[in-house]
Amino acid sequence: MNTDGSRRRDVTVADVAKAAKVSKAQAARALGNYGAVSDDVRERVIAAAEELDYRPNELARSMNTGRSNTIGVVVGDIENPHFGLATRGITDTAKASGYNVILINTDEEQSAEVDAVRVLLDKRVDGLIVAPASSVETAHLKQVSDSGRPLVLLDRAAEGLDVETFAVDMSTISYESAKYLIEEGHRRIAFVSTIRAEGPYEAGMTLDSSQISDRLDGIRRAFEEAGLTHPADLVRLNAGGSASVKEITSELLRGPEAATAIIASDGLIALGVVEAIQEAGLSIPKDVSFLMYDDFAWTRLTTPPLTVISQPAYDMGAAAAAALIRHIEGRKASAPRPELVAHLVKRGSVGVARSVDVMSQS
Amino acid sequence: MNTDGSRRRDVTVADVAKAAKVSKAQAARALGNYGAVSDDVRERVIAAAEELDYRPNELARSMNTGRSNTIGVVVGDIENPHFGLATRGITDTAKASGYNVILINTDEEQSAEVDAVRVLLDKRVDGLIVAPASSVETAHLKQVSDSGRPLVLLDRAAEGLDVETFAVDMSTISYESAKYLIEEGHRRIAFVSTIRAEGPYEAGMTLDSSQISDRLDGIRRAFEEAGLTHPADLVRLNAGGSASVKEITSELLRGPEAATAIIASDGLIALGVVEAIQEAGLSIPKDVSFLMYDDFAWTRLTTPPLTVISQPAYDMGAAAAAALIRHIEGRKASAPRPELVAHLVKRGSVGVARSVDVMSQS
DNA sequence: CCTAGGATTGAGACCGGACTCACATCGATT
DNA sequence: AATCGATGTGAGTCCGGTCTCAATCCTAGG
Repeated sequence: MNTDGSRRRDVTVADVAKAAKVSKAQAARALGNYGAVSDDVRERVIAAAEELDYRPNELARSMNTGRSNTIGVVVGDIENPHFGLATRGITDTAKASGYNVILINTDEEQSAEVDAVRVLLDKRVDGLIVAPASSVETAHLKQVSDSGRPLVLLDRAAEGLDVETFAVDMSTISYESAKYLIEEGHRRIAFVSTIRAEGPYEAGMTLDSSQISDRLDGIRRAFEEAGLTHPADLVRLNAGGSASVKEITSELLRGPEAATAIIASDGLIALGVVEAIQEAGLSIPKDVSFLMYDDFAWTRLTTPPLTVISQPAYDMGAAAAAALIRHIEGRKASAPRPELVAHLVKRGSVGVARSVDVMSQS
Repeated sequence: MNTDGSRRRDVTVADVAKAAKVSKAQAARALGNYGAVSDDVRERVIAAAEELDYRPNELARSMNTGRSNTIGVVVGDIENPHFGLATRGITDTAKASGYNVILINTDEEQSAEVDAVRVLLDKRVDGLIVAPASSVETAHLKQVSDSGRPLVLLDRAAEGLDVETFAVDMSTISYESAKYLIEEGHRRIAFVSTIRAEGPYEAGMTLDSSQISDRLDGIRRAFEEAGLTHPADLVRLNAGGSASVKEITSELLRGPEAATAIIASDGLIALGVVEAIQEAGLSIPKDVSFLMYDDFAWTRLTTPPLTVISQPAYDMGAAAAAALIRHIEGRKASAPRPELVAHLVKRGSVGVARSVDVMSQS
């Protein structure tokens, strides 16, 4: 395939310099566009570089500039469209500013996240965007900010860390949507999440995820405001795979104390919950109301279309990247921080609670 | 935040060596686990490294080993779950072999892809996985393989390039699904794709994407086998955004020569098509049959659940990464190449064509 | 007790750029 | 015509590792 030998050495500035009959320093200057170079030399160097098909070695360059023009991104699961979108926001913004992205997936595992951060630091990325798997175990993140390299948090907050965080205000939107459900007569409102926790949920329990805590907090506030208490037995964590979600759902739907509304904490959970509801022969929203986080396009295609909480995932990613790059380049914030607000998009999956319905008919 | 000054220099082998009172060479050997080092020295160096919290600079390491343990991935759109899954397959496999992934999104734009490849090469990645935007313009890819760096293609083939390609056999699955539709009485089968082409489709036209060509080829074969001809006017390319997809769909559904079945070339298109069908007040599959590429979880939640062509996107990514790493490490193929086959998953969106239905009732 | 040969060790070259520094060169100023 | 500041230029150092090479240290065999 190669014209010469099996693996030709890359062309370096030295080669170009020799071809252009100038010193290495001059060639480097002409190529790197810095320092003073006469037109004559510049032309000869550029020509020689073209001729030899010279390409600078970014590794070498990074090594003595100390900048790699690369940012590291650590997310829990790119497969999840929520992060897919956010990642897209990050890469688009990064590219526009001339940065590349190294992406590492952690599967939401703490140890994988620790490793990921270490690897990226070792690779001397200019900065990091992390969607922390845990809001509590943040030692590895503290190390990052201690090392002096910029860090920005995405989607979730982390305790005791003085870094910019780009996430929507979950407590507020959760409060609003719970209030909406309560107004529709729901009292038995279930909440299903993948988040891992030891044992079943109890009110006031400390959770790994600030996001989920905030959501539960919002629900609790809505209930309290209505002079009610949110039943803790309807909060179901540790919903692993699709099978587990379905089992949990059918459990929630059984018995005299069955849930009348279910909130799915993300798109993946939603799929399992809706399927389980369908399999149980129940209809949405007549028998059960349904509400989910993230407004994916397909939620408009189901019958009925689903009522969702839309989150500005793309904007979140874009804002995080912009802020990180700002930090890297040592600039002050110019534009005000974009508001990252979630919206309740009412479509057809939330209806009047059954019991209330019955009462009003009596 | 730092204890000393604002931005402390990183700890280097030299620092560790000094602390352990040995030469730089010995420290490097102990740290790098190569060469001969006495137990005494090793212990002292390890202790000093721990004490100073030494982390090797991967950039420097890469520079003189020539290996970066990083692979570059170039895809059209991570936001698309098809690539999201494939990317997941790549990163999982890469991680298992100790490689990192640099991801670049091209928005399916040729020029962006050329840039992306160049950037990755400049960063001295050990190898590249590319989902080429065009199967025709492949000069930049040829450069990669000429440079001696391993390259593997994902999802789509490219002309005149002697590189491993991991993609499903589109022609076969397309043939099978078209045959299925024909057997159900469909003659007016439409095909909607985002792929850009100049002007409307004509039979035998050269397309940028081998994937789409193969699919159309499969459809053509199925029609020919049945002694029929696939109407070229039902092949609609250049379906840009959601609005454009809807417009095209409603156009296909109008008039006496309306399509009785529509094949959506990917998940994004599918959303627009189904929405347009619903908005037109038509029902699936009574009025129109619908078939789409990619078996996303939500396709089971619509009413009716959608008949789809499932593709092993994750496996495709995983296989591509495995092959690339094999090339990088200069090993021969051990396991046979995994078969990447697509399957027709019959659910509820394909029914008997209307005209035939009428006939059989008469 | 002496020595051959393997185990250790340190000095320094090197990877491929960026950048410092000392030394021209040259037109402009007075 | 002598001086001065603004370019141009090349030699060489540095970044932080890896790796070669020659020197030194040991220990077992003679």
